[in-house]
Formats: sequence, structure tokens, C-alpha cells
Amino acid sequence: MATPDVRAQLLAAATRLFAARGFEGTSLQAIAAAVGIRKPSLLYHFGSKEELRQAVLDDLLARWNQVLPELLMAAAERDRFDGVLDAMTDFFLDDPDRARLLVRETLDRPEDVRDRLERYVRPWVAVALNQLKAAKSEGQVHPRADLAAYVVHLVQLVVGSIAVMDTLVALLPEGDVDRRERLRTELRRMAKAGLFVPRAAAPKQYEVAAE
Amino acid sequence: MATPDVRAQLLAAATRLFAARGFEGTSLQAIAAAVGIRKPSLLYHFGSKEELRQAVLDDLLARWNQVLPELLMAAAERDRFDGVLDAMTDFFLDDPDRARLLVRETLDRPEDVRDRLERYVRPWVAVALNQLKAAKSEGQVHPRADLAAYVVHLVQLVVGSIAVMDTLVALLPEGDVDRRERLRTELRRMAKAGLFVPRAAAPKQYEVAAE
DNA sequence: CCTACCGATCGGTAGG
DNA sequence: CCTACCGATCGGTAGG
Repeated sequence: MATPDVRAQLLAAATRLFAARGFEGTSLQAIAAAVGIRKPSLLYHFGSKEELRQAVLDDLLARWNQVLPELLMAAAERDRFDGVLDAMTDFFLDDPDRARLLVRETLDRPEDVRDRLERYVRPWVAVALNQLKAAKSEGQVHPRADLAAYVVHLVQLVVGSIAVMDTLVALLPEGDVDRRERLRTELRRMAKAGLFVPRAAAPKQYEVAAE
Repeated sequence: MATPDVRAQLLAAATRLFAARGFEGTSLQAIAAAVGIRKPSLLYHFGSKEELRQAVLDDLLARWNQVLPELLMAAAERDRFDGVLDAMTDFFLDDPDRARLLVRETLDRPEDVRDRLERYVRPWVAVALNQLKAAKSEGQVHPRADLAAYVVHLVQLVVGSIAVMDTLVALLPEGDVDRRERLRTELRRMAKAGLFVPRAAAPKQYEVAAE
């Protein structure tokens, strides 16, 4: 079946192994073996382990940027909120290794990820924020919500919960139909309930209770 | 100042280094050096690197169990909710390495963590759940909330956001007064708004909007 | 708690 | 893309 792009195969294998065992826990030999070549051959494609790491992250963020446009179009307004949240959730559920890789990288190289977030994610957050501000001025959003902080928490909620989803489901009752779907549904609900004022209630009568 | 318990010093150093660089990324030599002893001396206290890993995790969960009682007493009911959430948040903010360690361990050894969660965390979740169910039957909670799934997400939201907090603040506007405090305040608000019905609104008129 | 030492594996290079 | 090989470092042991 021809040579199915060794470089792409290496990237895929590295992504999977880095996500599962971490960067330090993965040897170049293990990645090469997963593709059926020898370690020095891998180093012909990627000059060093560090170079491979960057390539894996670049690849992930490139795929993210492919999805971005459809996210940017629909951002706030109660009805579109579901679409944006679902698209983001789908991206990471589509391959949970993406979430695991991002979380690991954030823990291993906080500064690196911070730089990348500011380049890749912040512009998108800014757009979403503007549309949410509009929704807020229309009284659709909880008046005490801190929109920027909310978006940040929502992103970490989606990425983080998908990264460790297999472990989280263990805290749910056993023998359940589909515990992953249950988590997803509740994430969607609490994300919306945490931001939007219920339709019937007027913003004025809406006041946080305790303290 | 006497010998300040080498074993405890080793545990502290291992916790810090495992949290910062990961288990595979940390050498026994590095841990020993941080305490001012040699590697074989470390191996006298902890028979193997794996044994040290377990001890570090045991230590973390033992400290958690020290805090548990005060959490168990106050669980649901809108007013107590803040106390429980704050106590949990304080525990991890008190030493963010705890959060980072837990997240790393969950990624590295999902099965191990799952077993531990079922022993250490699930009982507590069950108690909190019962009290939340009572609150729900009184109409204080969103009728469509999935309490078990909500609690799971809330735990991951707290642990996950503290684990990567230094990176998350980079997504907030710069020159801000205290971006960490801002994240904490919003986490508290969204956690409550995502669960509790506003006091004035009656449960009946409360209906999720979109879809 | 130390020095001395072990085999295994690591990332990477030489040279083809 | 390979074989052969490098120095460095790894977790762990011997023996005191």
C-alpha cells in the first residue's frame, strides 16, 4: 500500500505515546518501533526529541485552527452557545489524546504553553468575549458573571474533564448506561446554567443568595 | 537544628519535583540532592522509586483525609455549599503541587487513581450527594441537574484549574490586580449558579432555554 | 548514611 | 532508511 507518509505516522504515534506516558516517559525507540522503523531513521525526520515534541504540538494546534472558523462565526447568544461548546467538546472527544497532551504540556512547560495560548487561543477568546458582553448588556447573562474568567474556566473544564474522563466516570454509579454521555450532558447543562439567566426571570430580581 | 526527619524532607522534595517535572522526569539523584543526601541513602528510606511514588500519594491523601471531616459536616444547603467548596479549594491552593500531582498521576496511572478515588473520594461524594438530593427535593437545585455528574465535574474543575492556574491567568487581561483571585471568585460564582436555582424564581417557571 | 559499582537504556552521531 | 557505536544517566545493589 505504498509508503503511507512515515512522517505523519510518526507524528500520530508520538502524539498517542506522549499523551499516554508523557514526554519523558516515552523513548524515541518506542515511537520508532510503533511505526516499524529504527530510532536513527526517526531522527532523520525529526532532528531531535525536542523537535518532535514541537512538531506534535504544532500539529495539534494546526488541527485546532482548522476548526476555529466555525467556532468564530457563532459565539454568544444563548442559542449559539450550544454550538460553540459542542464544537469544542467534539474536537477533544474526537481524540482525547489531544486533551491529555495539552494538559501534560501545560504541566511540563507552562511558559511554552502560555506563549502558544496567547497566540492561538487568546484571539478566539477575545471574539467570544465581545459577543458574550453583548449578550450580557441585553440581560441574558448573570449580572455578576466575570466573563473573561468564566471562559477560561470553561475551556479548562472541557479540556480537563476529557483528559481524565476515563477516571472520572469511576466516581459515577456503576452499571450505568453511558457514563461518558452523562458527563457530557451535565457539562453542557452546568456550563449554560452557570452563565445564562433563565429566560423567565428578569435580571433585576436575580440576586446571588449566600454571602 | 537536630535532624528534621529526613523521611519527611524526602517526601516533600519528591512531591515538589514529581509535581513540577513528573515521575519519569524526576531522578532519584535529584530528589536526594534536594535533601542533601546521596541516592543510595534515599533508597534506604524508600526501597524503590515506585515505593516512593506510592508514599507520596499516600501522604497527599492522608492530608486530604485530615480535612475531610470538616467537609463532611457541612455539605449541601445553599449556605453551606460555599464552605465546602472553599475548604476544598483552600486545600489545593494551600499547595498547588497537590493538584498538579493528582492530575499527573491520573494521566500516568488511571487505574491506580481510580482505585484510590473509589476508596478515598467516593464515600465523601456519596454523602455530599445525599445532602444535595435533599436540597433538590426542596426545589433549591436546578431540576435538570445531574447531581452525581455535577459533583464530579466540580471536583475536576477545582483540581484542574488550580493545577494549571499559572498558565490560565495568561488568558486574562494583563496588568490585572490579582488574576488568581479573579479566577477563584468566578469559579465560586459559576459553581453555585450552575447548581442552584435563584431564590426568587420558582422551580416551575425554570426551564432551560435552547434546544 | 556513605563509596563504589552494576547492567540497561537513554538521546544522539557516524557513515553508509 | 540501516548497522554500529558513543557518552551520559538511569534505578538499584554490595558492602560497609
